[in-house]
Amino acid sequence: MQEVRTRFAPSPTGWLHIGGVRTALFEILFAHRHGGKAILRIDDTDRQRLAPGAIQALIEDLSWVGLHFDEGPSDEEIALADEGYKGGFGIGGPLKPYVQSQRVARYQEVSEELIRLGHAYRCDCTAERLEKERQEQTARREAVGYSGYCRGRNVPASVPHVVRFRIPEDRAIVLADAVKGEVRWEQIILRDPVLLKSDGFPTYHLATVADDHDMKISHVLRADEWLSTAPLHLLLFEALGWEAPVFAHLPPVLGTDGKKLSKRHGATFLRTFREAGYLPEAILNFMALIGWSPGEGEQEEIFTLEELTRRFSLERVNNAGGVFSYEKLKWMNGVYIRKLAAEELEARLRPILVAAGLRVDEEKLMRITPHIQQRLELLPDAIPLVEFLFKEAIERDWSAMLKKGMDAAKAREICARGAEALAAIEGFDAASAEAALRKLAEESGLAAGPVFTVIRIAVTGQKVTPPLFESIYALGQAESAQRLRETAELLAKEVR
RNA sequence: GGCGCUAUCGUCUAAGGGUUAGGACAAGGCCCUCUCAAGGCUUAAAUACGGGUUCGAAUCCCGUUAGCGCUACCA
Repeated sequence: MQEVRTRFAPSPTGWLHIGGVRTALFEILFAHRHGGKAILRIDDTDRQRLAPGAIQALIEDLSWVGLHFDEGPSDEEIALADEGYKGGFGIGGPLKPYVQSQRVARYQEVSEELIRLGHAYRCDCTAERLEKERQEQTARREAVGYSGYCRGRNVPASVPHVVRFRIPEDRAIVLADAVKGEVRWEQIILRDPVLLKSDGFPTYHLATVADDHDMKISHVLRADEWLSTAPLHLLLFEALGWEAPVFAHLPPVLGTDGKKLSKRHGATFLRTFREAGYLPEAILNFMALIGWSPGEGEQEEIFTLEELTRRFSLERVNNAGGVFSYEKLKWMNGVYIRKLAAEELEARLRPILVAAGLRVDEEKLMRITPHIQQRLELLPDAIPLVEFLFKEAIERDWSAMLKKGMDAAKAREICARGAEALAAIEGFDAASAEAALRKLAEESGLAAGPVFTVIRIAVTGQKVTPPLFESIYALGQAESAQRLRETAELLAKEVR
């Protein structure tokens, strides 16, 4: 059997979209499931929309999220396509180049071949003429599209022109789609589409067909929106006498309103999720479950990349589009945060806390990390939970401390005695702090809850914190006692 | 308008002719508990509509409706 080869062909027009991540994921899962190769190809044929730095950003994002391709543009190729590229993201491969702007000569050659075979022709219709045609068609309420005016005109190569594909008339065409099943077009509606633009660059249709053939792509997995142009691609393969790959059109990723996920639904760039504190593992796992499921009664939904690879199959890809749920992604991110080893979580947290302006003490952070782990959905959720550890002066939430029968005098007493109790401990740790403070609560004659609330706010300033005794241990014996003493003094003024 | 795709709880989905239509997120309740979480238990929640085929349909067929995509010298 022929080697399985898939390709992901994004346009470097901006940051990688989360929907693109799903497509890239499926390309890799499918290829690797069958021991094949996943290829990254840069589709930069639209010279208008190129964004500087986008190729590097694309590969950087892909690799951050854990998607690594087997073949793709080398450093030299990227540098050629993108000024200002500094290197370090090249992939390389034998069927180079993997950047379409570097394959233009090949597309022109294929285009010439198509003209020679009578499947394509040059067209020098002006934009105005085309516009006029369209208006007239609209007025007559006809289907809009190119009339075929230049079909028999033999436009010479010397004048500015495009090359159009000659759509055969009265042809039915059938696509055996690996996801959708058999899709039939009784007649082809497309009207002699442009293959080669007047700037000499190919349109998607020509470039993708030529490349998929040249790069020996066996399976084309792509978004649903390409389904309507699939007949064109099939016809192109046929006209060239090439064997067409297997097509699999993937269901769309939707926003809550059922339309294709876009900016107005919230974050859509992978970069944005990264900056918001999502874990790459969670993103991949979550995206795999939009439009695909393990099925067969499987009720587990947390899978590593390896597990996904082992289970993936096109038969289990859904037909219907799926809504992207930020809620469920967040939950899943929490699941992945909880799976991390404490040291690993600490390492991922540190830069975020530093960026938030905290003077992080590694030892304190390490002590508290296991206790905030089940309290995080996103990495930055840690900031409000741990900042009391790294601030010189804390603001205390007095209103939360002094309520429901707790007055300043009682609170002052608790803090003063709490400070003494903590300071007196030998072999200070969370357990000994707890023992001392529980004893204090008992002796005070008050319920433990309110007493601990006073101490919590005295030590951390906040009413919501990691577990009290672990927080006190993380802060340290001297500092905790000091904060209690300080609170007692502040409350003393209040009492007077 | 034309062509095409799609249709199970609010959302992601399972069930490939026979199940009390299952699980997960979100929501509600209970338990645990020093706050907040996490965790455990639990409740509510769906086969778009109408026709067939069949002993039997969420599942196969047809129609309707609705949504989406494409209809560019964008991909």
